Amino acid sequence: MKPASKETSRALNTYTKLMRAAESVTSRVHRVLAMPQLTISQFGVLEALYHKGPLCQRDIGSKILKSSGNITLVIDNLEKRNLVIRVRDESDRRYFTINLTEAGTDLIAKVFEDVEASIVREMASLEENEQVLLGQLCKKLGMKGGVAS
Amino acid sequence: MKPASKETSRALNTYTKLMRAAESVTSRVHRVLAMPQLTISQFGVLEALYHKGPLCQRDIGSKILKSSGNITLVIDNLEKRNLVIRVRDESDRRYFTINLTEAGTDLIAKVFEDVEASIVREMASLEENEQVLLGQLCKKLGMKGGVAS
DNA sequence: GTCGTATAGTTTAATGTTAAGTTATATTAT
DNA sequence: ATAATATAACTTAACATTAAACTATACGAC
Repeated sequence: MKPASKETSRALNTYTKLMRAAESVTSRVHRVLAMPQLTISQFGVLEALYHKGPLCQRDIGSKILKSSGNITLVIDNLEKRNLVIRVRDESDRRYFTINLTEAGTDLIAKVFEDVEASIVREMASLEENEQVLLGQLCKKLGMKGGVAS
Repeated sequence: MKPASKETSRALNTYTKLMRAAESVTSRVHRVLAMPQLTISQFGVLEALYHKGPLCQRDIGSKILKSSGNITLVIDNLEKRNLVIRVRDESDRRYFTINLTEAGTDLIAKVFEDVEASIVREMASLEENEQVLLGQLCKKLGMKGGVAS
């Protein structure tokens, strides 16, 4: 194990803190999903439909970053619970448009509110200006091909 | 969908950016693991042993935040590949001490170096002082029970 | 010492996930 | 029009993960 340079230590250190923060915050936020018995993917699908309106499976998949096979299963399970419904697109029959049912809309409205409250609670550890700053730094970091060496 | 307050919007916004950054960075860092055919958990175990020395499965589990059943499987798979070896603790026979083999040590040394380089590359999107700042904010955010309301 | 409790690790069943291959439909080139 | 290609969704097989039940070992009270 060779000694790490100062730059390397700093990068590792920051990386670790970033990962721990993300994990610690999400794990607490996701507890809200236990009650309505939603998986994270199921919540992601419902949330996407709630905020963007009806979508086809491909678009949902690219939104929540899951494989198409997985989306099929997630939608199956949501459909079994009557939270969404598949509607064949008649102008291009390869597509389904996935719609929230009334029950699905009610559920996600409530759950999203809880998740939102949980996020606000988590973020309250930071002052207003700190939140803004954190957002800026994360955005800069997340940009692909930032300052690749 | 009721209109979100300014505080709520800010919190959600920051949360989203944090999650995106974490995901975007890890997904690129983890690509390094494809070549040596290591899962993230396997890497986590090897890395823990590499930096902390031999550990029992319980300690490994609490380090990489996985269930005990999962640790058993991960260690099984690493043992099959001769990267680690279980040694029964004779003073308390309930425990195994998990040791890196020579092959395991060689592999994780190399892989960790690559991961490290990848992290440094990712973090290079931020200036030195920005990295430090990000680390501080993440630390503050990650602390349990920060300023719960 | 023996019995009850606690702990480390294993096993099993259920579920989520992906990658690869399949089917149905649409589009494009000829 | 027909053939080749592309695309949306589905299926399947492999594997990771967890929770819960289980086994083996240790410890503590009596």
